Amino acid sequence: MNYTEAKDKFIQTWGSLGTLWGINKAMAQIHALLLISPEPLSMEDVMEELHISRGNTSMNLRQLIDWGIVYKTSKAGERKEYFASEKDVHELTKQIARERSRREIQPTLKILKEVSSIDEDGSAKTKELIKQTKALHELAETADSIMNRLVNQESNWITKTFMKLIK
Amino acid sequence: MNYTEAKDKFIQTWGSLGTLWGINKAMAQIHALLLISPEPLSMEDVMEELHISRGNTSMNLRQLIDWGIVYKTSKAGERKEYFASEKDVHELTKQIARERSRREIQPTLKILKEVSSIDEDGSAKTKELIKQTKALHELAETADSIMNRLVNQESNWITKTFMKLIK
DNA sequence: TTAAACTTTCAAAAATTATTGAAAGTTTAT
DNA sequence: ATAAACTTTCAATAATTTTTGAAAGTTTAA
Repeated sequence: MNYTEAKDKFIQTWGSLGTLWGINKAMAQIHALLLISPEPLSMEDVMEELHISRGNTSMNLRQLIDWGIVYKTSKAGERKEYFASEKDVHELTKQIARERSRREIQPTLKILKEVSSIDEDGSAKTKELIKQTKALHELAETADSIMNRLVNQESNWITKTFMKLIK
Repeated sequence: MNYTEAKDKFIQTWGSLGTLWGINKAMAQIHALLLISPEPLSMEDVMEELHISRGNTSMNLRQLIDWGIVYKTSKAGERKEYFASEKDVHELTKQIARERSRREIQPTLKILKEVSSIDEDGSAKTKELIKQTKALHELAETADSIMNRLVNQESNWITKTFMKLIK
């Protein structure tokens, strides 16, 4: 496998993996491309490399920036903007954890709280609803704590800590 | 909020959350419904409760069974099959971790290995590709170890262990 | 063996999501 | 102030994914 094959395979794989996790293909592929690019890329560069339109590129770059994992940079004397990915995979993990917590876990916790707080009326179905949503609430809270922990630690904490647990 | 409102809200929320994580809405909703149902439900029950077609119900129940989080049961003297969810949220977590590891992490690891093993040719782009895919490989391996750990421990390990980390 | 009760399959339709591209918007240099 | 260089927006279109429903398949009882 040569460089080009490897690069394409990586971008392709990252794209499908993204899809599997609810991230659109273009967004995942742009991210993959920036992650392995030694230099920041312009919008033109991204469009050419991935064969996607200007509009698509613009929107997905924006989303990546919103997620806090891609940055805008500019080259001295150039008008265009250049884009670079966060390169440290631990930083990346932290940032994604932070965002998923904020966007998904927090709102879910709120709803699980509401649902599990309905009045107990003695019926089996109400009991079960309360019991299960409480259990999920507890689980989600634990997951959230872990994520917040990750977010507030230095990069290598993740690996170090888990390695201790694993061996 | 009464029982019916709470139930609908929970099913609705679980459905959207599923969508966000690449799980189709019907599948997530069927799972939610079974999770809070004190009794196993027939296909008819599920169809009526969620207003989805027979075909859709059948296919998604099958997928849930493939994921190992829903079981078929039968009632004595009855022809129909009944379906029940795994109720223990820790078991559920373990089973989902097991499947995601098998279906997603393992294949990704394999490709990251291949890609990161291309010949170093001294160019900056090859260097970066190798460096970043190696880093991702290491990260994915760590994630996989954690998941395997989860899978092989008793239900409460998750909470207990993480609680120690968190406080 | 037949038929009723039930489940699965799958091609077609519907719904959703992603993508395009051109017009509108913005920024910067002169 | 103008225009070139560049980016963003968004309505239209395309692609993908989900859902339907009826036919085919299966199982069980008699």
